[in-house]
Amino acid sequence: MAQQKKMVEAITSRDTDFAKWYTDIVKKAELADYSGIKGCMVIRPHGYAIWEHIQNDLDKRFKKTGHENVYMPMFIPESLLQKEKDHVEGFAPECAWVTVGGSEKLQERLAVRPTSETLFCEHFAKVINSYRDLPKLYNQWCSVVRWEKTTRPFLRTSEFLWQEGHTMHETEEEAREETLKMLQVYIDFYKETLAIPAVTGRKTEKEKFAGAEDTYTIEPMMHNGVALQGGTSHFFGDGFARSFNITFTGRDNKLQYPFQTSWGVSTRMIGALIMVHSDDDGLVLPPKVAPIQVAVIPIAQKKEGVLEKANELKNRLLDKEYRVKLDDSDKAPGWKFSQYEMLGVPIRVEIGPKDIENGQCVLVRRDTREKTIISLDKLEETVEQLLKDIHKNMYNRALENLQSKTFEARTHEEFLDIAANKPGFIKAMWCGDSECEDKLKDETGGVKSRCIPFTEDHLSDVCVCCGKPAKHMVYWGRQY
RNA sequence: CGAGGUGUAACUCAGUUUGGUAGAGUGCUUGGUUUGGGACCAAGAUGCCGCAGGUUCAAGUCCUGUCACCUCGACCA
Repeated sequence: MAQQKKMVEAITSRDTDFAKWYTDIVKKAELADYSGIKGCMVIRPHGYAIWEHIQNDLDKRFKKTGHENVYMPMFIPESLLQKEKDHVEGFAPECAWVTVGGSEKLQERLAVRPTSETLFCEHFAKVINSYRDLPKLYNQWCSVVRWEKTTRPFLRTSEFLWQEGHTMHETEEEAREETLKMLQVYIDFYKETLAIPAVTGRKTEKEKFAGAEDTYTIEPMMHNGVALQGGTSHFFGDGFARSFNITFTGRDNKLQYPFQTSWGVSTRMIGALIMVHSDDDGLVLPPKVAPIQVAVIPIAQKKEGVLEKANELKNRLLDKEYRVKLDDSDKAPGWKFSQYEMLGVPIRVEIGPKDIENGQCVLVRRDTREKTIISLDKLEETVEQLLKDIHKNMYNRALENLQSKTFEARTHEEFLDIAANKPGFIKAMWCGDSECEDKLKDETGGVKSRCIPFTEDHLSDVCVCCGKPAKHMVYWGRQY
């Protein structure tokens, strides 16, 4: 018991200080480390492996929906960035600029890409000539740089890894469909792979992407009730196409502008994994992205036959293509238990002399820490079932958190009261005016509109802020 | 960018008030005993005291500058 206490001390309790707890998990679970460059982090093997699983899974979904991967330059000439007015206003303030090449000052400075719409547009202008060239369904995996004032590992770093899809379509209808289709891919991915539920919908005018006509978002809720913008999908209309002079000859033999979308998710999702699922004992990972799915811990491993048996179990699970690690280091078993819990490994298998004698082993699941003793011949099927159960349980737990921290406000007072006292989402009616968004944000110290959901509840006839007729029901909340 | 804080061993930190041989715990290495929730004994190794100047016989400690990181705001994914 004394040892147990010490273990808990290693990580700041989630309820005591959420921010510190988050940082502790990042470090103790060996996901990332600070680097010598401001706002940039080192993604360590355990963190990067999670990203690789995320990439593999998403990339399959992108391919399945007909997208192709490409790679664009990481530099954007200033003149190119400036072609779309709203876009440059949104991004120029947070660009890193290259002004010198070798020892020579550049004629025109180059932005390190904060996002690649402009580069894609420049290219699209060259390769799109006929309706037969459409649609263009491109995606790129890369890193982008945004010069942030305040940074936090995974949630907001100066450089981050992401994917950005950029597509061009013959008709507005088709582009709008694509925007929603890719949002749905994100929603499915969050649910099926990350075990994270979320609120989704359209951003208000004030919150939408620089240069977009419509921005759709997926907004998961962190354990403490704070939202994280978890991914966005934008419909651009033909605005960029006009700015960049992208035209094609249509079926009617007339010159037309194509319609455009873009959509992206980033390493920020790893931050979401931490803040949605993890606990005071460390990381808790959904099985689909866990770098190690099963940790085999031998007990009294120097005793005759223990390591052999442990290896046998490992190999049996490897044959089923699970990601397995056998820890035969000479650390004490208790240390290993804690270590793999810290790393978020979904299942631990304990095997010792007692078990071997009885033809059994001990399985412990990370999400509930529940222990079960199973017959050795049931290993594969139990692991399979358990991994499914863990995913489902993690999702349900997160859903329960989201639902229990979603409130409804019908009056201004009620809104302020909830904002001050109950962390979470607030559902409330809104007139459609951005002045009300500003006012509510000021009054509450940071509560902003998250999105207008696809199905709105009718809570009242008037705006919760100004009392004028309401246009929409909006989800509100604080965000990272 | 504004306010505050911290830089000393791999990590967490003491030492700075009052200048005088560089410290503790954890971790690491080696050997042994252990092993079902962060084991124990013994012996070791580890320091440009963030960086650059200055004051002084003498600076981790005082002065000036600078850099980095953290927390909270403002801004943004």
